[in-house]
Amino acid sequence: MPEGHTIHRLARDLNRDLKGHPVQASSPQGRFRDGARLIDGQPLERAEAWGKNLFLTFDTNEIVYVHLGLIGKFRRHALPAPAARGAIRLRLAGPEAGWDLTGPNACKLVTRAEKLRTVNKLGPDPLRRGTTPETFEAKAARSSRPIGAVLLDQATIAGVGNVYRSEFCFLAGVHPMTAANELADGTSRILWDLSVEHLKEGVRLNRIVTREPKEVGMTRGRIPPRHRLYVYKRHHQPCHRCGTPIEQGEVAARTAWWCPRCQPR
DNA sequence: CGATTATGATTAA
DNA sequence: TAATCCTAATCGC
Repeated sequence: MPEGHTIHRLARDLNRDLKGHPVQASSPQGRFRDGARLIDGQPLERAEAWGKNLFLTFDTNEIVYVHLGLIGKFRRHALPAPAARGAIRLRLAGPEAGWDLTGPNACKLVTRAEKLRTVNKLGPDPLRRGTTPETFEAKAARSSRPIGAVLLDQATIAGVGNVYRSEFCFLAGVHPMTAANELADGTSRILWDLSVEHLKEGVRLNRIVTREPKEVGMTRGRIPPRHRLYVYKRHHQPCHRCGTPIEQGEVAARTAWWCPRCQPR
């Protein structure tokens, strides 16, 4: 589940449940035992998302860095907490709810300097206020790499992942293999605006939905899974706009999907 | 019960 | 480019 919208939504939900409260911390699985012991009982100052990176800062200045990677999950539960099942790296409990972290790419204590180093490596995060498209546009204009690769590069734009990149290329009418520096004028700005709009919507819904409800023939309720996306994982299926079979290929070591008619090379 | 898969990213070769 | 890490769900036999 984890693209930038997931992490920002998580930060918001963790703040609602835990911010300003002493947090009971443990590592049922044991792999974060020392870290959990150090923060156990400390009030959470705040949870913060930068792209796909999550930081939990405690009043004692301990900072827990979490990166969910491909398979990590942070699941909420009511209290009292259910018996720990599976490989729970970190379990947190506030006054009214608890959270279990499994399968993270990273879960470790970091210093303020290490946090800054991580954050400073990132490109602009369309979900953070105060960020602007200029550095993204400038990097795109200078890069001969495929735009599908540029969109996945966290140092260029933070928070976009494999689903959004294919969807944004479709919405912008751009083939993901197009060299970023050969995009038509204004296209990189369109891609940025798409990222702002859709990641925000992703936070709101806590899932990725790039199609309009009315386009699917709905005015209310949630769009069924099969109808949420234009091209992602739709190899050989008809394009939602023109009916042409969707194609797939490798871009930056990940699978990308596109409509050969709506997104000519 | 084993193989496969996943919205990620780093390290080694 | 390939190997590696992390976990759980799903699918085929």
